[in-house]
Amino acid sequence: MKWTQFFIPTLKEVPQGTEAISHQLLLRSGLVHMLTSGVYSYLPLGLRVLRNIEKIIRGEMNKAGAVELFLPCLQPIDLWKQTGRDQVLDDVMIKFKDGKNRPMCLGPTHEEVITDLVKNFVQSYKQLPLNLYQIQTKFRDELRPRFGIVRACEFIMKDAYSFDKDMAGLQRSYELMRKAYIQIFEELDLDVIAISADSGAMGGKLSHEFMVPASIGEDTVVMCSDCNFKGGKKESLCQGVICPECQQGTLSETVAIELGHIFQLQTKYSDAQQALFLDETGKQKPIVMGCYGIGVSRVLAAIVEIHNDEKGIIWPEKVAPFDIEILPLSGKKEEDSEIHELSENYYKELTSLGYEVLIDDRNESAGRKFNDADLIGIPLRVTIGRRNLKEGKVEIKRRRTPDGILVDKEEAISKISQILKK
RNA sequence: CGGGAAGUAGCGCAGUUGGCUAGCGUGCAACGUUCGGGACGUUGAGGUCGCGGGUUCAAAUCCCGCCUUCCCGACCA
Repeated sequence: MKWTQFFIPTLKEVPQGTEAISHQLLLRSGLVHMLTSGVYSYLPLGLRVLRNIEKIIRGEMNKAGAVELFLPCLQPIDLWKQTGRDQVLDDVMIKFKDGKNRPMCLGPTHEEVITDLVKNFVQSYKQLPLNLYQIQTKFRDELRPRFGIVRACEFIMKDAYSFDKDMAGLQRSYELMRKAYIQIFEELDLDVIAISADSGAMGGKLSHEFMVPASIGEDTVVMCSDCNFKGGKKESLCQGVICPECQQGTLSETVAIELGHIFQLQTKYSDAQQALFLDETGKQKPIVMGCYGIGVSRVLAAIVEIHNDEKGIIWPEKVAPFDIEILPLSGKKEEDSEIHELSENYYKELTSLGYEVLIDDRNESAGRKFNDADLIGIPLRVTIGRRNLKEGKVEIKRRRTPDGILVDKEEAISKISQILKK
């Protein structure tokens, strides 16, 4: 991809009215743009990262036996009356009437919709267990949107719903999801803490929250000064207390961002909506449900919040919008045909090897290209400039290390594939 | 919804004891010179000073009302 054909509106200065690092960097690197409070556009670079995050999530969900579908966000309020959540979620629902004067809402979540769907087609224990998921936009009329896309009114969520014939089945489905979540966050390079929590408006019994410690956040977790222990803040686990794990260190509190939440709903929704099936003995029973959410767009913010330095974002390789950025440093095309040819050749070769490559082909000064490259944080940078090319060399530099290395121009490709294994 | 801060060119800001044609930086356009860490010169385009009302000979500036954004809290997944 050529920079001049793409759309990367970077900002030199910190936008007014922003405090969270991720909020600033997401805006400055041209990943997102605010339309109004809590409502954001995802620009091409940001969308690429979102797609990569989704790819990791889909991979693990599919592996765990979940099946993807896509539910409507336009929903009739009547459906919500079946569970009484038209009242419970009244404050967060974005409601309006359609052209036929029917009360509607933009879905803040999808338990009612999925339960309504499943009850139409599942009548027998033979059709269970079932796990359905989607990656979809959710709408919540937040009283106070915060930290850019960390808490937004319109955001992307992966939500999965499991359907089992009994509690033992739910335990198995729940455990599969819990393990899948741990795997997902590991792949996303996020050091999450899974803690059991209240299930709040979702209902049901057991739930786990997946939190990542960060410099901003709306939750608090505790960490041990000596060992690896981390946990949720409770009456018995708070600042200054001796670590229950190693009995050596003391606990300190830190804020954290909630990235995922899984719930054992049991029969709350199937009872209310009459989602019933016949068991082996011909007895009618409510389907036992669980639900499993990950804030996909919030994950994007969390990654930026954690992986950055004073110059910009440092993408983990798996989610980076591109693998490699090529920086031809040049002026007039006639004088620097070698630089341009070499850049083009590298681009073709690396692309054919399966890498996603961005060339900064703008006619800009070296300083500006370097600074933008640091800001958008592509993992590997290849700099092709007259200075080093005179010696037959090009520079290869990882974003996360301070210094680059000089390699012979003929060896660059093999060196790169050594560093970035595909 | 309670408390605090802010709104002047695309972006970042100055100007606010009322007073000249509203300024600076950056970005943008054109030309020339540059070309390894946000280059330089010349010229130029770009503004309902958040919105509405009031006071005044005169309002970005003073008064009243409202809107928007951010931060803390409450609330929530």
